[in-house]
Amino acid sequence: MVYPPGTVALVDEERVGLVLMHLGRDIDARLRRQLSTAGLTPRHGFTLSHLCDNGPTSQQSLLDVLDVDPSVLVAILNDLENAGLAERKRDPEDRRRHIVVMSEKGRVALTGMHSAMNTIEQEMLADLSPADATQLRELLLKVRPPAGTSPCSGD
Amino acid sequence: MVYPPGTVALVDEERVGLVLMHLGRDIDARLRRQLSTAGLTPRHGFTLSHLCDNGPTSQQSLLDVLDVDPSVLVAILNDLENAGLAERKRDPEDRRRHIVVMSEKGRVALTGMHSAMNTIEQEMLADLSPADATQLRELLLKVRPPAGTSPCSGD
DNA sequence: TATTGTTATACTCTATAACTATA
DNA sequence: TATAGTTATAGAGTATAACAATA
Repeated sequence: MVYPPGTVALVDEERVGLVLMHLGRDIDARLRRQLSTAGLTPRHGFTLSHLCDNGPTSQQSLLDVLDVDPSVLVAILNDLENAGLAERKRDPEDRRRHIVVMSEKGRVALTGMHSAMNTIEQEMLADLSPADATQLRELLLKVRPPAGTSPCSGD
Repeated sequence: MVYPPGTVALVDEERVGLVLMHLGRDIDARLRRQLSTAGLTPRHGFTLSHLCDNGPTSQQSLLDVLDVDPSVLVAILNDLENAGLAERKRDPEDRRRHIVVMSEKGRVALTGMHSAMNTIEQEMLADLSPADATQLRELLLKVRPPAGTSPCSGD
């Protein structure tokens, strides 16, 4: 790097922020590629993951967690329903609400996402010892997630 | 998380890959927000960064590094030229080539990106000790960057 | 004929706003 | 009147393919 006078002198590789950006983008692309054969995107996977973690959920609360536009969630759920991975049911207590339920087929699809991620992580962490990998995990969990951003905003 | 029989039992937060995806996406969004006041995107910043690291460069070699479509690079360079941050010059040795040169104004803009990233990293790493931050940096550099992906593909 | 760069165009993703139905 | 969800539409970002200039 050329260090001109008065310039912050930092190569990309020295910046934790940039490294995280690049790794994150790459993992996203790899997961997207792996899921594409099933016609899904990472965001479909996150939605299934949340349904698996929390059981049947209203669209409203999915919106909070996924932090996407309502119209985007509609498209996601349409895809999942068309693929038979989830289903919308009317909430009898308030007929405006939809309760979203993951199907057994959705469970299988979610398993597929996790095994795709297993593969990706194995490749990524190939040069780290098990102790390093553990420590990396712990350190990453200490990184402060930015205010107002949810973990599932991805597409 | 509900653990159905036969399902990979892993909460999102336990997956290094997912955590990296979410952090990366978030940092990208934050950097984009900070740069937007200057009419720039992270990708403009990476381009300037590469020009700063390597000096005047042909578009062809910028393509290799940034790993974007040629038409996208044209748009990026048009933006940078219109903003007076870089300039295209014909290569006298091969008049098909453009040599891209960063201007002094571009240098200042790049400094701005680095200081924006400083702010972002300080927030992100607020809960890590200096030793933790150093270790995180070292571990991240051991993570294997996926084949065929460059560090500057972002927009 | 191959290479460098550009333009024109279409495609995807996302956001905005108007709409329906229920409360 | 407010809320849950949907639709229609426009905008940004990206990729594809045809093109002009030079080798």
